[in-house]
Amino acid sequence: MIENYLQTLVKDAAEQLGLSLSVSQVVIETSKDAAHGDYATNIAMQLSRQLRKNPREVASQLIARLDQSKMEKIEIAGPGFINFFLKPSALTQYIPLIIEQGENFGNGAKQQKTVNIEFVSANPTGKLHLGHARGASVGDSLARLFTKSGYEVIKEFYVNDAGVQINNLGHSLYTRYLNLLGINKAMPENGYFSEDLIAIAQMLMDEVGDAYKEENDTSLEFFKSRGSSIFLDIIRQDLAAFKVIFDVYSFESKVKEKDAISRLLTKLAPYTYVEEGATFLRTTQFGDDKDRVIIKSNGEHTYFLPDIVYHLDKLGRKADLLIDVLGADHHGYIGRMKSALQMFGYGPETLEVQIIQMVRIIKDGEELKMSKRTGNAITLEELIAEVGVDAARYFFIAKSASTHFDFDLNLAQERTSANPVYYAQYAHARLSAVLSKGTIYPLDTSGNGLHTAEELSLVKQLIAYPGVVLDATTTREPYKVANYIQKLASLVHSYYTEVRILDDTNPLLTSARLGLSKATQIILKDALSLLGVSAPISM
RNA sequence: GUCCCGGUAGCUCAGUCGGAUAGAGCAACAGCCUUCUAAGCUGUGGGUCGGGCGUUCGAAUCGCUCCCGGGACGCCA
Repeated sequence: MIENYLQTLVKDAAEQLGLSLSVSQVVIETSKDAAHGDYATNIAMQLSRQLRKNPREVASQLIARLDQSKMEKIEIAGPGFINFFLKPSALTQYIPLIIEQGENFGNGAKQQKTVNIEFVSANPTGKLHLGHARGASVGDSLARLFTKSGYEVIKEFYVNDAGVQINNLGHSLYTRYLNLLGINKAMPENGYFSEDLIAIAQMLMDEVGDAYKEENDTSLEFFKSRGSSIFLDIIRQDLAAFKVIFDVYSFESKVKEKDAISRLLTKLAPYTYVEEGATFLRTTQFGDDKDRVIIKSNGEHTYFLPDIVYHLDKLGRKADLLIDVLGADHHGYIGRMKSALQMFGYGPETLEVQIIQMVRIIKDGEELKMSKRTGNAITLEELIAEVGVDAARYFFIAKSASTHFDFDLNLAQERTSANPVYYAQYAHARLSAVLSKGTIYPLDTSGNGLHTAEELSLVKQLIAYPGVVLDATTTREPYKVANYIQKLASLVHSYYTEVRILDDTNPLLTSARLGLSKATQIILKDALSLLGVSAPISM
C-alpha cells in the first residue's frame, strides 16, 4: 500500500545517488505525533554510517531527488528522520479500493501452499475447560489468518482414543456404573472424578440396565468406547458453540491400525539402538537434547511412535506446513518430533509448534487450582454461558499466546464494558446505524473532500490493515489483530463524537463521510471475523 | 542443574527488522447527552521499562551476567 509506495520512492531516490537498496531495507513507520507528518523513515541515519556523512545531509540529498507529487511537504527532523506530509488525496485514494474489494481487502495473494493446523486435540475423557478454550481461540484465529493470507488451510483435531487415559476413563465410568447398580467398588487411583461421569453412567444404565454387571473385558470395552465417543460428541458441540469447526478429526485408533507401527519401526531402524532392554531413537542426531525411548523394556511402545505416524500421515495427505498448537507443558515434545520428521527427509521448518502458555484462574484475587480429581475446572460450556462467545474469544485472543494469562472470573462475570470486545462491536454498531439512516444521501466512495485530521487518521488506520494481517500471519500472533481493532474502534468513536456525519447543511460532505464510514465498517467487520467475533449492526 | 515463557503506570497488557517526549484499557479525579446509539467522548494525575555491565549517533528493544515468578525436563501420556 502506501508504505510500499514510499519505500519505492526512497529507493529510487537512493539509486540516483548511486546507492542500491532493497525495498525492505527502507523502513517506513507511521508517525505517532502529527507534528512528525504522516509517515517517516530513518533511512538517512542507516545510510550515514556506510556513507560516513552526517545523517541530516544524507536526508537532504535524498529529498532533493524524491518524487514529491503526492506530498504536501517533506521535512528533515531530529537526528535525521525524513518526515512525509502527504496530500489528503494520497491517502483517500484507497477508499474506493476498500469499498470495491469489501471483505477481500487485505487478502494475500494465492500461496499454493497448504497449512495443516492442529489444535485443541483434547482427550475425550472430559469436557473442555478454559485451557482448551485459549488453544481453540488462538488456533482458529490462526486458521482464519492463514486463509485470508492466501493459504489453503486444514483445521485438524487429533483424538487420543486408544491410550492409558481412555483406559482410565473406562475404569472410572464402569465403576460409577457398578456403584449405581448398588455394587460396591472403589474408584481407581488415577480416575476421573467429575460429576459428568456419574451422569453418563446413569444414562448408560438406563440404556443397558445391568447387562454389564459382570466384570470382564467386554464390559470394560463397552464403557471405554461409549464413554469416549460420548465425550467426543460433547466436545464437538461445545466447539461448535464456540464457533470453532474442524475440517478433520483424526483418531489415534485409526493411526495405529494395520501394521503402521511396525512399518514405521522398520524405517526408523537405522536410527535406533537398544540399551538396557529398551529401544532408543537417535533424535540427538537432529538437535534434540537426548535420545528418546520408543520401545520400553517391557515391549510396549511409547506414545512417541503413533505420534510420528500421525505427523507423517498429515504430511502425506497434503500439507506443506504443519502447525501444532500445544499447551506449554508440551514444549519438551518439539525437539523430538522435529528430529523424527527430519529422519524422513523433511526440513526442520516443516513443523512449527505454537506454544500456548498457561491460563491461571483468578477468583476473588486468588489463584484457583484446577484439579482433575475434584473436577472443579471451569468448562468451556460454563464460560460461554457466563460471558458469551464473542467476549470469551476476544478475551483469549487479545493477549499474546506466549504470555501467561490470568483469567479473572469476577471480571468476566461482570459482563460490563470493561471487556474491550464491546467497545469494538459498539463502534461497528454505530457505523451501521449511521449508514442505514444515511441511505437518503448518495454514497460517495471516491474519498474526495475528506480532509480533517480525524478523517485522515482514520483513513491511515484503514490503509494499515493489509500490513497488520500479513504481520499477524507471519508472526503467528493473532493478538495483533485485536490491537489493531482497539485502535480503529477508538478512532471511530472519536470521529463519531467530534463530527456530525449526517449533516443536512452539507450533503456533499455527508456523502463523502458516509463513504468513509462504509470503508471503516467493512474493515472493522472483517478484522473481527478474523478473531471469530461477530459484528452486530445494533447493540 | 538444563530448557521454555514472563518481569514496562495501582491492575491487565501493547510497544512497528534498535529511533523523536515509553503507550492503551481498567481503576482514580474533573468535565460532556434538545441533534446520527453516553456500551461513548475530552482532559488530569500516575514510570529507577527487575538490577548491573557492554555494543552505538541512539537501547524497553541487541549481547553478557545476576535476581524474581510460572512451566517443562521419566522406559508418563
